[in-house]
Formats: sequence, C-alpha cells, structure tokens
Amino acid sequence: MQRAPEHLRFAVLAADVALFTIRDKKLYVRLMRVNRPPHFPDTSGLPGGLIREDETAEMAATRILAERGHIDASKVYIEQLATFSEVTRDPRSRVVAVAYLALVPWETLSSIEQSDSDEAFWQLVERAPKLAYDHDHVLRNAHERLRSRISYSTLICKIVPKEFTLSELQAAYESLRGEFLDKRNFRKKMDMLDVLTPLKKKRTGVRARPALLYRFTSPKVLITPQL
Amino acid sequence: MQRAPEHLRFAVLAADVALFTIRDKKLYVRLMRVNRPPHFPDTSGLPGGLIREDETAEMAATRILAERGHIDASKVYIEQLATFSEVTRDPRSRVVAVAYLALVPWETLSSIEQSDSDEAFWQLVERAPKLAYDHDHVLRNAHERLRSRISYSTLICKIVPKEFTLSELQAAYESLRGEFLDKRNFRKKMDMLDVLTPLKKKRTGVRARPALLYRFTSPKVLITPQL
DNA sequence: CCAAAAGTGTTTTTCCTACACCCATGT
DNA sequence: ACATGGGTGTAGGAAAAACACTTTTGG
Repeated sequence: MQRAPEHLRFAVLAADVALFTIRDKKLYVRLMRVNRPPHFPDTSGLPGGLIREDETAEMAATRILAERGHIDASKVYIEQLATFSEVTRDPRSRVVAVAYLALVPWETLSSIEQSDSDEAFWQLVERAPKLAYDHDHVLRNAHERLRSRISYSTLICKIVPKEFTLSELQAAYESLRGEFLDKRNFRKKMDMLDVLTPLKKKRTGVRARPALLYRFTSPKVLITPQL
Repeated sequence: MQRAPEHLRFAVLAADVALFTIRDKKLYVRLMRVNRPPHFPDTSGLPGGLIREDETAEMAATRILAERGHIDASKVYIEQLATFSEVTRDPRSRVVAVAYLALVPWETLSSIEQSDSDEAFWQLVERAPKLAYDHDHVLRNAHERLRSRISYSTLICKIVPKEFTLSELQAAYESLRGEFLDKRNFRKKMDMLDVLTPLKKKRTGVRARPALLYRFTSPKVLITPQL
C-alpha cells in the first residue's frame, strides 16, 4: 500500500494502556518508570509506545503491554477507551494516542508478572502519583469507565479469577465501586442475573466454613440490568 | 515543535462525523456523496477529512462538519465515539480515523443547512444505504451509542430544540428508542428526574389545546437513573 | 470450644406498569 | 359543534432495601 504525501503525516500514533487488577481486595494499575528530562524527569506513566505500520491500535496495545509492561497479553482483556490528540500532549513532537482499558485477574499472573521490576510496577490506584504526559487524565478516564461499565455488564468477569466464591466476587464489586454491599441482596441479585454457574467444588483450606465455587457461565461481557 | 522521524509517521489522521438530527419525528444522519473510483464509485459516506497539524481531532471534526457537511458547528454537540485503525480501512493509504458522534436540533438549522446539496444531504437512518470505507460500521456504532446513552443521561437535550412540549420530548425519545412510551408514565418520570424547567409560555397556533413549554434546566449532559 | 466466614427469608418501601377521561383551543 | 392533542391519578405487581441468626470448618 502507498503512503500518503509526507506533509500530511505530521503525527506519530501511540497506544497507551491502563491495565487494572485486583490484589488483596484493592484495585491496582500497571505503571512504568519514566525518566525523560527535561519535561518528565523521575516520574511514572502508563505503559505506552508507538503503533507500527502493520498493526492496528489494538494490536499495538497488546504488544506494548507485553514488551514494556512485561505482562503476557493473552491473559488480558482489552477494549478501546478514547483517543487523546491534544497538540502539545507530548512536548517533543506531535503524538496522538489511542488509549485502552485493560483488565487481568491477579491470580493468572506469573510471579514475575506480579512482582515489580526496574521498569514496570503495580500501583494502588487510590495512591497513584502524578503521571507524565496526560496519563493522569487517561487513568481517571479509564477508572471512571471501569466503575461505570461494571454496573450494567459482566465486565467484572475479566478481572476476577476463573473460579471464585460469592464473597470474593462481592469483594471485587466493592473494590471497584468503593462502597459496601449487602451480602443477602448481592446473592439474590446474582441469582436473578443468571450469569453464574455453581461448580461442584468448594474453597477449602481456610479456617472457616468452605464456600461453594462459581464461574461465569459465558466468557463474554454481557449487558445486564443494573446491578 | 519538532516532527518525529519520517519513517515513524506512516499514517494520516482523519476525523469522521456521524451527525444526527430529528425531523418530523424521524432520525436522520448527515451524509456526503462519495465518488472515488475504483474502490468507491457513486456511493455515500459520513462527512470526514484529514486532521491538520495545529488541530486536535475534535477541532478537525467540527471544522469538517462546517466545510464539507455545510453545517454551522457552533450549533452542534459533539463527542468522541471511537478510533478506527484497521490497516486496510482505506485502500489507498494508511488512514486512522477518529470518529465523532454529533447531534443538532433540526429547528436550529438554517434553511440552507436543512436542504440537500450536491455534496451533502440528510438521510433517514433506517433507510441508510451501504456506505464507503468502514462508515457502515461507524454509523451503526454511533447509532447504538446514541440509543444507549439516551437511556441514562440527558443527552437528548442536544437534539431537541431549546423549548419544547412534553409531547415533543416524548416523540424524540420514541424516535431514538424505536418504541412507544406511555404518556402518563413518561411525564411522571420526567417530573421525578427533575431536569426540566417549565416556562411561562405555551405552544400556540395549533388546532388543539395549547401545551406548556419546557426547557432543560442545565445545558450539560447529566447522568440520570435509567429512563 | 472458639474464631471465622458461609449461607439463608421475610418485611417494608419504592418504583414500574397498565389504563381512561375531561380540557382548552382552532376551524 | 367537533376535531385535535393536552393534561391528569390510581391500583396492583415487581423489584430493591433493610435486617440477624445458624452452620461448617480449621486451629
């Protein structure tokens, strides 16, 4: 395929990814260490990088998550969030970034993926520092979208492990919504939504009554009536 | 500002706009005549064009709506929809398009804007023909987003005129949702949402009892409980 | 036997739905 | 006077919210 005339191609395209997980009932986001004086010395940012000529933005997002975020993208759910095209969002040159919202269950990550490296690390969302570029904006946007989509879809199935107890699922909802729910009403609602399949196993080894395990009947993100 | 190295700038950036209005209780979209043999001879598409170096994608979208769609963009509400980056979505060269959802009240359009020209015209959404590029996809996406956002926000305020009767507002909801609503329940709901201000005027000149006029209390798009 | 989390129903209140008649005006 | 759309209330059913105790296991 031909390229358009050079003067029309003034911008480079980037993909930025806000990858969330839940660990110990708290919401974390994957960040990179950024050190790009003079504008961004010793700061942090979302995993991001340039889109290549033979890639869609989404392909680039998953590749970048692997290459820079050190996360096996085959475990990760990803969906487009928004495109950020402010002329000066990167002070060095014109960069238009397509941002992605990504989710991964903590339990599917390898111990290397779980641990922090010199380049990438997991950060509690509620304690996130100021980020480079417009990544604060992107992160807020992603967090807001996540909270809102959780309420009328089964998107949460992409951030909890394959098998879970109802209490664990409830805790995930609570982390994301930032409010506590009533146990009995929560179970009634889940029962009505009819999206969970009970397994024949129980969560054992805890110093308490063993809880029945469930999984989402469909791996797809389904639109539901409001939780 | 500097430009990035030439080889990284393989794509051009475009903005495409799905502009909707309601006319005579039916939903219309603004289309352009497209005649670009060999790939797209004698067809139609959404208003679209290239983003310029000193513009954000949104600025480009409003400019294109004016220049190509012949619509005064100051009357138009616009919000980002999604970015389409399929490698071959334009067969001539790599084009990444940021798509916008736009709304305008039919009543605020001038008679020139209301009428069709050689370049641009209004098309009933339910009778929309096959479109060039991936604009079918974009249009379906925009229509779906519009239907869904109408149900839990006051987005509809951007497609109805400043002043309207409750019956007119109900008709707008019905056009967008494709189903009829109960008059008394609709009025009760609107009353509860508490987003409308009754005016001291009535719609006169019609061969029936004059109806009280209302306007949206806030020009902002507010999140509401589900209609 | 004690600590810890699992599991389970009922009542009250709120919201949703269905439904039919009189009113004010223009012709 | 009549045709046209404007405007209003109620009753029944469904869903949401509030609320506390018994069960099962591991230590």
